[in-house]
Amino acid sequence: MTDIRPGSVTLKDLAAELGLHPSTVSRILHGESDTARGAAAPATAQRVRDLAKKVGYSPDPQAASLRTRRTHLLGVIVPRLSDLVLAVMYEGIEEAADDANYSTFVMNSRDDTAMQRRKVEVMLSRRVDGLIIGDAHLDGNILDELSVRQVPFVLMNRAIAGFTSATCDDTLGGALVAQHLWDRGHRVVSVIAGEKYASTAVDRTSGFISRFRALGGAIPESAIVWAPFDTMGGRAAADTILRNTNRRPSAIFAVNDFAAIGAMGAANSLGLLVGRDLAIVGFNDTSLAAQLPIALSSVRSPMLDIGREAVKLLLGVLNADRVESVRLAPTLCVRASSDFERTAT
Amino acid sequence: MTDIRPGSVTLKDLAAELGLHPSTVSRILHGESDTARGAAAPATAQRVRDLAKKVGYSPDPQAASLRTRRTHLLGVIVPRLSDLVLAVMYEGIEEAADDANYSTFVMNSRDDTAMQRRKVEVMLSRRVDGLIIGDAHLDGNILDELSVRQVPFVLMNRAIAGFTSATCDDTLGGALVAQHLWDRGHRVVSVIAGEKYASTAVDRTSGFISRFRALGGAIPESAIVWAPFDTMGGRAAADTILRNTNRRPSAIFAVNDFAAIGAMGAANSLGLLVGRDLAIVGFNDTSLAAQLPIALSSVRSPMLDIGREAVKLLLGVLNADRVESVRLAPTLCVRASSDFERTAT
DNA sequence: CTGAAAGCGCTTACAG
DNA sequence: CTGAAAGCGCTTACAG
Repeated sequence: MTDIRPGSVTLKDLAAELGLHPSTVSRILHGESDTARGAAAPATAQRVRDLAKKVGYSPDPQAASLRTRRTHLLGVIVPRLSDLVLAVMYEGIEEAADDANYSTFVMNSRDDTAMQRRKVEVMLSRRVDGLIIGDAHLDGNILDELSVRQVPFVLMNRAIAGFTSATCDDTLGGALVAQHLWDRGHRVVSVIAGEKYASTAVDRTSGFISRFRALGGAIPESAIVWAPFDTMGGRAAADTILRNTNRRPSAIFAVNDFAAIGAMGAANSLGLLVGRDLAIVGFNDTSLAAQLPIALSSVRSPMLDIGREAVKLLLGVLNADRVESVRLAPTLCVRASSDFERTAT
Repeated sequence: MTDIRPGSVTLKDLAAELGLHPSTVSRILHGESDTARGAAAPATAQRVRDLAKKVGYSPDPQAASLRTRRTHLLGVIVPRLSDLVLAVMYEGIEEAADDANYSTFVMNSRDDTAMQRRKVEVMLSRRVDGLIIGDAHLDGNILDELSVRQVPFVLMNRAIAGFTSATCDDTLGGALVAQHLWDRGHRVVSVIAGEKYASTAVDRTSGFISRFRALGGAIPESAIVWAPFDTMGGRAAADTILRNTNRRPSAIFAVNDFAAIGAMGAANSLGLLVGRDLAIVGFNDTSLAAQLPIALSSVRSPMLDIGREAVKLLLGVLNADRVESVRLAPTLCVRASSDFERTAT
């Protein structure tokens, strides 16, 4: 740490001190590949760098960007940072952006269309170089507009056909759960499917259903309940599912850990012991899952890596590289909430 | 939403289009209090504003800040955004900052001293106008340095004597819990106290102890266990507490909901039924508390407001106002985990 | 009420 | 290898 406030010394100051022209100093300090590009005499370069270090010179990014037309600023839009999943992805973003010398703004859209548009405009008015969109809706017309406006962006967390994204392989995740429950003897299962506008919800659900059916199981439409991605949503959905006396499932797959926790609460209230009377599996393996009174089985998705990959992709786009979507593979963590054999009734 | 990319039209473009000088256009578009300051003829002003709107003019903030020496950027440093408490506070910050036309950077320091310094430097090199520090340590020498360097900042969440902060009245929060447990008949209690370097942990704990003693209770030093603010920390601490056969408490106060959840897990593993054999109370009333299988009693702190207040304070500091720390009052939410009378053994 | 000039701190062709 | 000039898009005294 230097003991002065960044900005107190400018390129001009350095140049004056050294008897050089500011442009020379700029060239040296800017020099990407040191000796390369014959930017300056090694001796001069050394003097400049030494002084810069000594006085704690820190270039003014606004001034630089005014010339370069690049702000090295990235905008990140998420449904809500208070969703642990997005918070962790953002940690990955922060890390990767920091490494690449980019800074990030992050804003919550609450999955509200008007808010999404507003936040995008705020980001653009700040002149971010590009956007990471973590709240894409499947009917995402806003994305088409962004494309038309030539705004560089990539998707994270949720995928939409036709756009570059960094996501978990949600279809596979759902399939892993179906296989697990099937193997443990469950034949009557239900799904707390999440929000219909999110690819995560849709893909996890369809991955689950496909595999379960492929194994010979049956899942009626009525066994799929769409609900908000939170504890209350999960609780309400589970309540609906468990109160239906015509079809009492022995297992529930919730596409999100928080919904799963809500479902555990509902089961509990109805006198069902999760892990014996009812199996519950969540998704994302958030830090809470393993620590719950009844440990929750969950599909572990590489959230940090998804954030990091999103940054890589966006930097690729900014660099005019050809980039391709990445889908990271999840793994299933079986815990007490589903670690038992379903015995025939 | 306009259909062009911000930055495509400049002040000069507007001026040319209207046959005015850029400085005139600037004065009009900048005019804080419209008619005030006699900035321009009403008719001209109208023409300018109409055109600006029509073409979707958006001023370049980097250019403006280069002149004004104000970036309208705020830096926020938190231990980790994946801590729900900080994530919610940040939502409050985002809201208030947005309303005041400021944008915010947020970075995670993981409560690591070296990281805190690094993040501060990154923020300053970006030329933020001020800092909101959500991860202050009680031995906070870094804050003194910032003061010396004349960096405008305020604290949030954690308070340190001598610095302006927006926090919950943690002492009161702890006292509320002590009163509640005492009223329900608990005489042997323990505290999962959190991290010693955080004022939140220290104040909640001391508030609890003071009140409990004032009521006539006794709490030995050994009944206070310092532990990380997360589920695993709480679990380990509760395990230590509950395995001590010399002193088996009938109630545990965890200064943080996540630690409380961990404690519930530990109790559960030891065959204790929380809400009957053992009372547990957490802190912050995060969204999970009410939804747990056994609903968790918790002290509700106004997290959103704390974030908003922090922004207000910082803007005050930037405005050279005299500002005073705010401590917002918490309330206790009693739920199943502690809603029972302790019967004498 | 409006214009013209200067300058914020950089970067980048262009000379030499 | 280094210098001099121009300019990024704004704002702000200063004139008139």
